[in-house]
Amino acid sequence: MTDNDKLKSDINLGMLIGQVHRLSTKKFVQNSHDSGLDISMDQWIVLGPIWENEGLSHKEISEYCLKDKTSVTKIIDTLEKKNLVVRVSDQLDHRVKRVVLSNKGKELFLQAIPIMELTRDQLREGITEQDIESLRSVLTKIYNNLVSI
Amino acid sequence: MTDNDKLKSDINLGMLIGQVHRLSTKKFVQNSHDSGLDISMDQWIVLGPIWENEGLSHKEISEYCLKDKTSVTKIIDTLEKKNLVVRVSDQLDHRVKRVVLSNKGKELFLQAIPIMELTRDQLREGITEQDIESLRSVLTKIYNNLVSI
DNA sequence: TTATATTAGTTGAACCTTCAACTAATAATA
DNA sequence: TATTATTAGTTGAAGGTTCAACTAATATAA
Repeated sequence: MTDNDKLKSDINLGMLIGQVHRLSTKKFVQNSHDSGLDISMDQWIVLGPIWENEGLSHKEISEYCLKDKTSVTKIIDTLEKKNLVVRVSDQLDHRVKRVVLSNKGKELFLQAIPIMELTRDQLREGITEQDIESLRSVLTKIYNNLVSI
Repeated sequence: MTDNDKLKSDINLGMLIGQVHRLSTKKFVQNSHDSGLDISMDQWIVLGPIWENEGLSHKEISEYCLKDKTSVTKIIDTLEKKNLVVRVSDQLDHRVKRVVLSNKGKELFLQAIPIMELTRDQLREGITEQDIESLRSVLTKIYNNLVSI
């Protein structure tokens, strides 16, 4: 393999990760839309930990979701505009905002679960559990390289 | 593994792909910036095929980069604003715009190659070629699932 | 040839991401 | 206690993505 080929194949790998990321979020949104739900992939990702643990702070959500604090602020802005969550100031530490699901938010989350499962099945069609574990393992290695630098 | 655990691990895999994608583009931009270059990951990705094949149309760039035509339009807008490329109308088919690198664009591309290589090495530290091939293979399977539906 | 369909690219709106700069509040230290 | 540093979250700007609607040009078919 020449240097040029190596470069191209790295670029292709980068593009592949990007494209898989874009296409899977797109697929989730399409599936949601087809079921009459109005929710984006990132909104779903942020709702998840709040569902699991009512009253998480932005910072905690950030850590669970592997998202930047600015992104979390803006996604929660959107969720609040859609009346899916409410921000509540922490009584002890007034810097902290805790996020709570509304009934509408809970309802939407429950409705979105089968959409997530459908999307997963579409993504994984013909792919073994072993392949998925290998994918997870290599991505985790890359992730660790990237956060530790 | 309960259904709930399964759901969580799928979400985590999705988040992992997203995070690896975000962190690697971030790393590339940081490395560029540290070398005094002003180029984003997506601009680099679009410049690539133009470098390889001067005068590609938007549609062709779209296909090479696995990017949506709207994204290509906007990235080329940015590249043109930075005087890195020029749009030229096709003489035969007046719908088609062909994109050509300026001297400044060529220079930047050459300077960015070692940045790309550095970023690749940082990403891959401690990861075998076999792991990378396995990553590429599973991602390609998922990609095919997503485009074929 | 005329009407219709398709294709290439653009635009604007809404959303997400990053950065840098900012506010407000708490923690640490002199 | 007063000063300083750190932390949590927000804001605004610039870029990228998707969608839907659009223009302009080419291709197809009646």
